[in-house]
Amino acid sequence: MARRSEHSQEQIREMVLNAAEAIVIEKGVNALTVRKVAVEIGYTVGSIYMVFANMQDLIMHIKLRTLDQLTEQLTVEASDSAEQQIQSLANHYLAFAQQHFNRWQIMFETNLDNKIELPETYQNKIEQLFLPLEGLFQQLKPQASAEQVNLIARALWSGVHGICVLYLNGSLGRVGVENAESAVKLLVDTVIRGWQQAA
Amino acid sequence: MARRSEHSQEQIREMVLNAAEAIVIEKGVNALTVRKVAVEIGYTVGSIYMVFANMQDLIMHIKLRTLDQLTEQLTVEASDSAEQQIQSLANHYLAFAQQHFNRWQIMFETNLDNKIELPETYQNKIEQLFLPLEGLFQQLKPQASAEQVNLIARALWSGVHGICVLYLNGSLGRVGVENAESAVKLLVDTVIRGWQQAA
DNA sequence: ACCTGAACACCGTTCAAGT
DNA sequence: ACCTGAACACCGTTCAAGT
Repeated sequence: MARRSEHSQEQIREMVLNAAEAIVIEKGVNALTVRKVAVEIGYTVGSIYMVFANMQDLIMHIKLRTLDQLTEQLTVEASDSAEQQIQSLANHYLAFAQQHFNRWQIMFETNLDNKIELPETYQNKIEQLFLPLEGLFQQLKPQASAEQVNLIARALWSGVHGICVLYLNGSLGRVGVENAESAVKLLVDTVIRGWQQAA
Repeated sequence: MARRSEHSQEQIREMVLNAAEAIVIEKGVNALTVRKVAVEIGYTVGSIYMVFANMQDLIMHIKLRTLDQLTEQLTVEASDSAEQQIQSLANHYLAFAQQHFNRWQIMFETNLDNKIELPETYQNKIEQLFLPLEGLFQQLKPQASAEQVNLIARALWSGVHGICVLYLNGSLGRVGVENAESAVKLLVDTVIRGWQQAA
């Protein structure tokens, strides 16, 4: 049998992506197989290769979706002080990492065998995550150079990311989320204080 | 055929571990398979299950070895100032992560399906990595409580870890190691300054 | 007691063949 | 043109059977 044409290629692509994303959310990326996706959407394995080049390609598109969702979540109240806005960004990031743990995790896994290379848009999107943060650091210290601002934003953001990694995956013992929150708050506070005080 | 007895169980265990470690170092954990290890050591797949419970168990022992090696590498000059010693610890950590990327990476991957649960010793070893750092932060601010010191040490260390993660795996674009070094230096400097200045 | 090697239940990916 | 399903080359894990 063949030629079902019940769905357009575009529809199948969407069904595959949704099914794959659901599996990752529920069971983690290691539970994701083409065969499970195929069963889920009611097509055979071969058909998945009509709409995605391979598994890596499919996973990359899950990452892109997650990145977009993360970007949406990182909102701030413009009426807050710069300090508060930075705290808020960090908290939102931690909350996202915690709530969407399985999806968040794969975003920053190394692209081991880069059969599929990350599209330019991917790194651009990550770069753009820093723009608001850079603006806030500039605000806290108007005389700082663009280079300094660029670096401190990345250093702090990486730091917050690191706390999420180590606390959420259990490397620092079976600690509650409140510990991660405390660590994030302390890091942000300390960095802001050190930044404002620097020559 | 069977009963070769050319090697003791202990020897076979060591051979398996060495071969597995070599594969991880060269090609990454995804290239590690029992079959490759078996060929490498000149035994059949079944024999590997005589000395390790399963793949997860084997990987966990690679992690334990790596963690020991990392601990050894994190030395400081006692004659240096506390600030310099913290910088030095951070730099050593970054250097280790860079030089032993494949092994370093798996240490902090989430234990997805914890068939094998991490032995107590593993988390203890990680905890002990913080002891020198805690001492240094206490030194910088003698009046700080043990709780504050505990938290700032973990916050900074997680931060340095996060920089290693994001810079080394390419999430922040194809940047050189010197960018990671700059970020680490800036983060450490800023945190120390903020820490000393805090109420 | 030690070790084999075949078997089992899975993978991702390809592609000739059907409609 | 769209989709199938069998085939290929792999996996981790188990365990009866050989010595």
